This record gives sequence, structure tokens and C-alpha cells, in this order.
Amino acid sequence: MAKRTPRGSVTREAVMDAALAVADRDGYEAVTIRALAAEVGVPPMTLYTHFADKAALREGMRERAFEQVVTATAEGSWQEALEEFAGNCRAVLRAHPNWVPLLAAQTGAPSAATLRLFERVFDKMIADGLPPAQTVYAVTAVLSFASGCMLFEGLMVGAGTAPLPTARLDLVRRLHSPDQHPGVAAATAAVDDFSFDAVFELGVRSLVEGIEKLRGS
Amino acid sequence: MAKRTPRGSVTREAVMDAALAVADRDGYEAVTIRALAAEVGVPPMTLYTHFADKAALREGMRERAFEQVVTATAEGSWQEALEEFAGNCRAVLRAHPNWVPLLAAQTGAPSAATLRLFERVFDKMIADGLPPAQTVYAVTAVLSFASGCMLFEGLMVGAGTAPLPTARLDLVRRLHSPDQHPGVAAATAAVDDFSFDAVFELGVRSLVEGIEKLRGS
DNA sequence: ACCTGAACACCGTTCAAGT
DNA sequence: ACCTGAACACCGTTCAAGT
Repeated sequence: MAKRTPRGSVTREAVMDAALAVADRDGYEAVTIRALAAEVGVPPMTLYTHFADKAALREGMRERAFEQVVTATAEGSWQEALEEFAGNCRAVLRAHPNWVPLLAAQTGAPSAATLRLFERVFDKMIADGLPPAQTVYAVTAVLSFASGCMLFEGLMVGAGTAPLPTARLDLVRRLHSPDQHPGVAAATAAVDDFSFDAVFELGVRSLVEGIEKLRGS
Repeated sequence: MAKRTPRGSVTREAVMDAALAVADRDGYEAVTIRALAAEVGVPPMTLYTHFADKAALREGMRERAFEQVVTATAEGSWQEALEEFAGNCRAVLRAHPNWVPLLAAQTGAPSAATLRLFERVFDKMIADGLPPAQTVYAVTAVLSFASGCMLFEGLMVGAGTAPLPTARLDLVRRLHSPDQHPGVAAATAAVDDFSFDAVFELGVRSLVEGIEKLRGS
């Protein structure tokens, strides 16, 4: 599967890191084969030694970025592990808003780092009495929520370019006619400190509590 | 803002519907200006009468697709309204898996249809005693989860091309070495009827319950 | 004034020429 | 055998020529 590294040349990891760096600096769309080749310092066609096509490049970028999420400690309850996991997703994507589109990339086999994280969480949940099957549901739900949250936040604040207060103001301003939508106007007017952090925490906490209830079933 | 429709030509809505049809039939990537022009039956450059650039086209597609979600009834509690809303998101995206990448498109002003939905949900939540500010958090959380769920499902089953049991089997097969990850292996082996529907329902229910708790605060 | 054909500056990828 | 330059078939968009 994995092509061997051409002698004396860059590694696959270095290529993926360079691609992530280009996305960080110039935007997700700027990651072209030619631009990446310039970044790495090799002729464009040489890059195909490290991936089959552009979809494979994106998948490699996504997996490489995900490895930064999997820095969880081995301590604590599964509840804490799940919250830390979600929090790491958020931290990484807030630090690198241009990586958000990678969430929509096709997936391949999970990396060893990913499996190590799942292993730890699954073990804790089973030890706590959760039905083994439900652990998969739990992790899927939390990961989905975290992904959707980041996607939605990027959508509303323009991929992290605007500060959060601006996002709220924009939301209010976008209301075409407050007269026709008094409920929306009242709700948005009452939010004077809207924060995606709060939405994120509310969601993760609610999901964890919902999962906890599965213990008795 | 909106360019006026050229006389005797197609409307903006028709262009967006045609774009959604192309995505449905040939895939999201196949929606090029030239392919869309052929679908509509006009010269490529004529399309720029209806949108400024490709990003605006994608935004128009997303908004148009979202209008299919906003078919909620006016009856029932806000809990039911939120669940119906999330369910509609799921139904539309499962019927049109090639539209999933639209979730990552930049957003513009919400359409009148979107506001009408929010209006209804906000009104119900406020009438039920929820703090007005929290209603925004609630809707954001549910919408984020629904989006993330569809994104994640599309990621795992290849944008709806594979049936769900296959998705589970793939998940298990992707485990590099079951020996090294007994917890993961046990958890996935115990899941003999993994269903994204169940994850979706678990998540939506948990989020709604988490929001309900805000009533007293 | 509005519409749109031709042209431009890209893009991902093929393939055969180089080594 | 492996690497990669040139070439191909696209792409979104500009712009000036048409009406």
C-alpha cells in the first residue's frame, strides 16, 4: 500500500505537514499539487510518489491533522476522556480554521493513534458497565457533534476569521425583517454574549449524560 | 443584491435546482460551470447573471437545499419541532448524499424559509419558559449535531453509497491488529446492528434533554 | 446596455522521454 | 527501474467583441 520513500527525499509525513502548512497560511483551496511541490521543494510530479491522487492527499492531511487531536491522557473517567477528546478537536480546529474542510474528506482506515484513543475510551466505558455495543454509538455521537460544531462555527464566523462577538452581530444583522420575525429578533437580542464555546460545552455535556443513561439498560 | 432575471431565461431558483440535480446524478465535484450550463441549456458565461462566482453558486445550492428541510409543521412542542427539524435534515441528506459537501460551504444570510422555521421554534421555546438567549444555543447545538452526524455518516459509508451493515463490517475490517486493540475489537464485535439512525436519535434526544434543563436556570 | 464567445491563467493527471 | 518534463484535457474567470 504505502510507497517506499524515494532515497534522500522527503517523507510522506513531511509532505502532509507541508500541505497542512500551506492550508494554514494560504487557505484550504490553495493546497494545489503545484503549490505543495513548491513548498516541499520538489518537482510537482514527484509528489505522486507519496499519494495516488488528490483525494488521497486530502485523506493523508486529515489523518495527520487528527493525530494532533489524539494527545489524550490515560487518566480519568470515560466521561472526562470523551470531553477531553471533543475539547482537543475543538482546540486543534480553532487553531487551524483552514483545516475545517478536511472534515468533509473521505475517510480511510483509522491510524494507529486514532485506534489507541478509541481503545482507551472503550476500555473505560466497558469497565464502567456500559454495554460494549453502546460504546461505539457514544464515540460516534460525540465525534459527530464535535465535527458538526466546528463546521457550523466555521460557517458562521467565516472559518475563524472574525471574532465571536462579530459573529453574533452578523447573525442579528442578517435578519431581513425583525418585524416579521419577532421571536427570532427577541432571542438574538437577548444573547449579548453568544459563544460557540458554550454551545460546544452544552452539547458535549448533554451527550455524555445521555450516554450515561445507557448503563442501566 | 439579486440580479434581475434576464428576459425569457431561466430563474435563479431553476439554476440552483439544476445544480443540485447535477450533484445528485454525477456527484458534487461534477458541478462545474460548464456542466451546469449544459444542464440548464445556456452558454456558460450566461450563468454569471445568477451568481457572482462559484462560491456564491454553492451558497445558493445550499440555501435551496435547506429549503427542502424547512417543511416543519406548526403543531407540537418545541421538543418535537427540534426533533422534526433534525429528522428532516437527515431525510434530505440521506436522499441526496451528494449534497453533503454543501454543509461545508460558506454561509450567507438565512433565507426567509429558514427564518420562518427558527421563528416557530423560538416562539415555542420561549412560551415554554426557556430563557430567550438559550433558544439560540439550543438550535445551534441541534443543527450542529445534525450536520456533523450526516458528515460523519457520509464519511464512513462513502456518502451513502454502501448499505449500513457494510459500513460496520468495514469498520471492523479496518482495525489493523485486533490483538493490539482488544477493547475496540470487543466493542465493534458486540455491535451486530450498528445504525447511524440510532446514533442520530440518541444524540438528538440527549441534546433536547440537555436543553430542557435550562428551563429552570 | 446587456449578453456571451474567445482567450487567459490556472488546475490534476497521463505518459513517454529521460536517467 | 525509477523519476519527472512536457503535454493534455479540463477548470473558473476576464474582457472585449458582439448585439
